[in-house]
Amino acid sequence: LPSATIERIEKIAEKLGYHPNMLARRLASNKSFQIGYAVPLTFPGRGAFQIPYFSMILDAAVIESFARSYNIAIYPLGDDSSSCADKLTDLVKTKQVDGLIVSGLKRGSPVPGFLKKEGIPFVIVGSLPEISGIPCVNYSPGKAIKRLLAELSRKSYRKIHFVTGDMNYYDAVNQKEIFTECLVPYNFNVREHVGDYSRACGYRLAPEIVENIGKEKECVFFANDRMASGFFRYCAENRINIPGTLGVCGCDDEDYTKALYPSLTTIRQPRARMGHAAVDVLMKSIEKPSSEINPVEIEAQFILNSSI
Amino acid sequence: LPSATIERIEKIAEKLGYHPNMLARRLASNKSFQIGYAVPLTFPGRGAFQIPYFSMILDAAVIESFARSYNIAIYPLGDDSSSCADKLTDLVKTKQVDGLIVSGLKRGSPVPGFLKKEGIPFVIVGSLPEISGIPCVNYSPGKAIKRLLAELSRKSYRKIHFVTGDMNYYDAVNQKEIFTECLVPYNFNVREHVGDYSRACGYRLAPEIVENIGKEKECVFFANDRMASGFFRYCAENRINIPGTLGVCGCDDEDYTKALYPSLTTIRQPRARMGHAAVDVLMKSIEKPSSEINPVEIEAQFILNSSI
DNA sequence: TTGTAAGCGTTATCAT
DNA sequence: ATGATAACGCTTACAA
Repeated sequence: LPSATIERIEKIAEKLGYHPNMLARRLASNKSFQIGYAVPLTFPGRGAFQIPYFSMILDAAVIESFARSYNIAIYPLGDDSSSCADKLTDLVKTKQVDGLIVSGLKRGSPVPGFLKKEGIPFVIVGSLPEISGIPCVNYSPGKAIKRLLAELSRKSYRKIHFVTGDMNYYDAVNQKEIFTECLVPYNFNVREHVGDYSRACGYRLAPEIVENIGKEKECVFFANDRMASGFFRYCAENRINIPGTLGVCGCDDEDYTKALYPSLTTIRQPRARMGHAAVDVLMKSIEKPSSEINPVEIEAQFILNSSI
Repeated sequence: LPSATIERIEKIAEKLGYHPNMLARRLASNKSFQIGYAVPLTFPGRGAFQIPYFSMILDAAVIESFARSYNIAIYPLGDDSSSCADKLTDLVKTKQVDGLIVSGLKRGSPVPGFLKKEGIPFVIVGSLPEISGIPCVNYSPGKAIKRLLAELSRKSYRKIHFVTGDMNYYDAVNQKEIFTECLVPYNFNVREHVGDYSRACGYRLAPEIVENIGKEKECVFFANDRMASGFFRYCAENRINIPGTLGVCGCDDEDYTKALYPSLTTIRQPRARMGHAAVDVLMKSIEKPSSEINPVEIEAQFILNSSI
């Protein structure tokens, strides 16, 4: 249309106080122009967005979807089961959302398979389902872990305590596998501890690790910064010197670790980029529902600070 | 309707694979059944939900609105000006949302007055506009500050450094006023520092405070835990003993301070309750648009730990 | 370029 | 209790 006409129409619309009715527009075009962000409510006493992982991805996803004229609506999920898959499916079938970003799934969750079978546009963030052909966005810590190990070797560390994450989650398993692979060229003395991502866990494991320090130079590599922060707390209470007595490395690069001393060496999870990528992938499956989409992997970054 | 009929209908619906079309339902009933949560994007390099204040209120608001069959959609706002007020008004006029939760406003913002004038259902969280008759939800730290001062007095503190928040915000001003009132019965030696809520600020102010410690027993009261955590960092770096050398009290009760040593004495901001209350208030103005709504104030709680 | 009409899938109303 | 019909305000298609 000629821009003169457009302008004239806008003038009149303004004068008449006209506002388009989005509800009617949505019904007519059979699209909600909304994306659903499904988050788990499984952390007792702690809302999903108090976990920086979910809130940072949300932040990025909100910005990215606004740039594409979509809104983001939040859908809390009670548990990660087939009833949850039903609820998610309904959100699309009842036209409340055009597609879903699903995060916080446990390994072996029935959700991705179900959604795919039902032809729902969706993208999984932070979990790589066993089934193939599922659109998903993950991060790969491989390069960062290699750099960490090189640094530990250079600094003559000999023993590494590896505290895993909650093995119910893909990230924890993936991280462990990659860590194990990366160890091959070295001959570190490795001791594994099963963790659960909680601060209390880092605190609880601390005495055993600290009391058994031998002659070898030792380092603790935590699956996330949160556990590392619990360990820091124990060390502060007991006047244990980091990295003098032993080194510590975390994972995630959480903001709050900037309050800790010494500065925590860590692996930065590219959450903002994951959020942007999730919307990007989802948009593709909304626009071309049948197309196969390749999993997206975003490289993590090694952040060398003074705790090793 | 008789439950037998309902059941029969549900059976048939199931068999036919029927899913109600919410877009049509919304158009017909002229309601979106959505609440907009407006958050500022004014913190450079940091999404709104990386700030625990916004994310905790979101968590609670999501749960509360789900209980009332409403969804929450996120609307990021560039700045807190009249253009922002226009955008918010449009969200309701175009029927994208039935009402708005507006947070992160600065003092003297034109937004509340404008929304009221336009008859938009809304609720302000964390700011008390100068105009009266604005529905809003705030917290009041009065009782908690009284308990803090009583405790400081009991422990023979004589001097208090008060580091304010960013005075562009209502909370910071209100906190300062209440603090000043609460001081009256005591004769503490008070020194005020203008802060800005940032961790860097707590760190930056530390040397001056620490180097000038006199004979009197001193305490620093920070307007938020974030600044206090920067101060802790400085003290850890410089081996300054808390509370031996000086006491520290924060405000907010942020989760991450549990990683700090010693445990931070603080004032717990009732964010979850604020989020629930915000939805409650908003629902009332959606259902009865003309009704005057009283401002809601929720009492904060003094959390005594070992940093004083 | 402008105008007219059908259709989206509900809700609401009014008859039966 | 059930059925028929208008209305919601847009999009799309086709006609003038």
